[in-house]
Amino acid sequence: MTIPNAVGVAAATSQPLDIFENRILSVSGSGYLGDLRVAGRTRHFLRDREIYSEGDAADYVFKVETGVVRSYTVLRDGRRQIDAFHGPGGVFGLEHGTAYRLSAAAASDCVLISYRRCNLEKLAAHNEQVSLQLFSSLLCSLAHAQEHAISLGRRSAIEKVAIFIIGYAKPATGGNDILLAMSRKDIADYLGLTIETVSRAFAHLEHGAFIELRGTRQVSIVDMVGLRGLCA
Amino acid sequence: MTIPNAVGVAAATSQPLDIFENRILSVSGSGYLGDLRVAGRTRHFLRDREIYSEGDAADYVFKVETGVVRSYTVLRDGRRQIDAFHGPGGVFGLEHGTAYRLSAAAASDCVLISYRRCNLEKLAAHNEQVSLQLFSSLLCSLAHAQEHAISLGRRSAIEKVAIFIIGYAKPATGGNDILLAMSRKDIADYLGLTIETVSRAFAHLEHGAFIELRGTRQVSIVDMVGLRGLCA
DNA sequence: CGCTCAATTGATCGATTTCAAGTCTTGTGG
DNA sequence: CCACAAGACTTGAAATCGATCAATTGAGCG
Repeated sequence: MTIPNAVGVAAATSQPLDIFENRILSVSGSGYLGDLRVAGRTRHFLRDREIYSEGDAADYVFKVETGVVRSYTVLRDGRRQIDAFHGPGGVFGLEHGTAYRLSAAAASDCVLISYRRCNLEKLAAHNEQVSLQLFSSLLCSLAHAQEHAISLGRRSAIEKVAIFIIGYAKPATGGNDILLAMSRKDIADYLGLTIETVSRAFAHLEHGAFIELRGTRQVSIVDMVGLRGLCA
Repeated sequence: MTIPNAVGVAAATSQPLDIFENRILSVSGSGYLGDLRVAGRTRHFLRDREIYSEGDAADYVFKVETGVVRSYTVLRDGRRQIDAFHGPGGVFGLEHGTAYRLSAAAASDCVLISYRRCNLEKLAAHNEQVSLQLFSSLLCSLAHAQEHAISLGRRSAIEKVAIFIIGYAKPATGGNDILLAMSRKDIADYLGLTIETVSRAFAHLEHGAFIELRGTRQVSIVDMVGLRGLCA
């Protein structure tokens, strides 16, 4: 077994990762993916629909086809922390125990493929490719979670939002024009802030001529270099 | 391949994880570990000695024999975030790219075993046990990083310190008497706080009769139930 | 067109940081 | 073994950043 370099993800030296946690199983082609498609079942979820809940039996692993999913935890008193957003190609729901440790819900309308965990295990046993993909997926998720912890622990509100925008722009196709798939509340809970603070940070970045807000969910990056400069 | 349940780690439902990230490769016995021992080299590090630095070629994977190691990142302006402490049995340095994404240093004097990554890869290719151990190690690291992100994003200073103490007590042998291996600065940088705030939180927990401070690094838990009650 | 919910904006409040002493530990050399 | 110095930790006061409370604006939808 070879411990893989990131598959389909730039192995660049640290710095703002995709906000989308991983996008391992390439969307096109055949091979192991063909196998996976055989094993999987396509399912549709409307926005805010719960996919699974913390503590549920972790019998399925999911891959995002379209839309965005959030993985999150809710504390006893209602505080919520989103661990990751999963965009197209992202894999989530792979657990180390028999139960999900986090909850997952659709952040936007989305299409997912669900794989029975036991099928995936069988597949991985016979197919080196699949096991490498899972390994790679985990390494990416780990890198993301660690990078996220750095932001949560040591960055200011403005830095958090700036890095979020940069991370969002990276995978987006449309150059520096971004269409956010999630609400301010989701962004706030991802960055460990309140919606008001997120809103003010957006406004601040606009006043500083780093971005332009064309609509609530449409952001254009005007000064990418400056934006990067904001993040320590 | 079977996606393993945690090996040597309770698969209990969420809640305060060990602060020590993983402790996968059991210390005793033979089998795969025997193999690993053949491949590995024992090395000693004094407190604060750097083990590797962000960006270095990630040619080695390490296992802790004794002592505690910190994995951390330093931002441009000096802010530091510790991602994890690794105690005896903990594995660290496994990367998804060719370079380390984090730095690692000895938080206390410690003894490590270093494995050449390429040897480990060869070993894993031939030995299902080893590949499962690595998989399990990654899943534990991921669970830890996500749990850590929740604390960093959504818990108050007192909750952070309380959960730190609980997590520290769990693996410790001496029941409710804890001997901290790391400085206040290390704790602060792990929890995303300042040393002053950590100090005040300790004092607050002592005044509330949850803990007793016998020395700077000696803590006795007086009221574990109450301590847990503090953490949402 | 009006309703409802999301987002913005303003004012105040509070937790944590920052700044500043002061105390306690630890290690070292006499 | 003690005295001293350097560093670690604690404690207090002031400042700051983000949260909370409150009101307004804006967008999506029946």
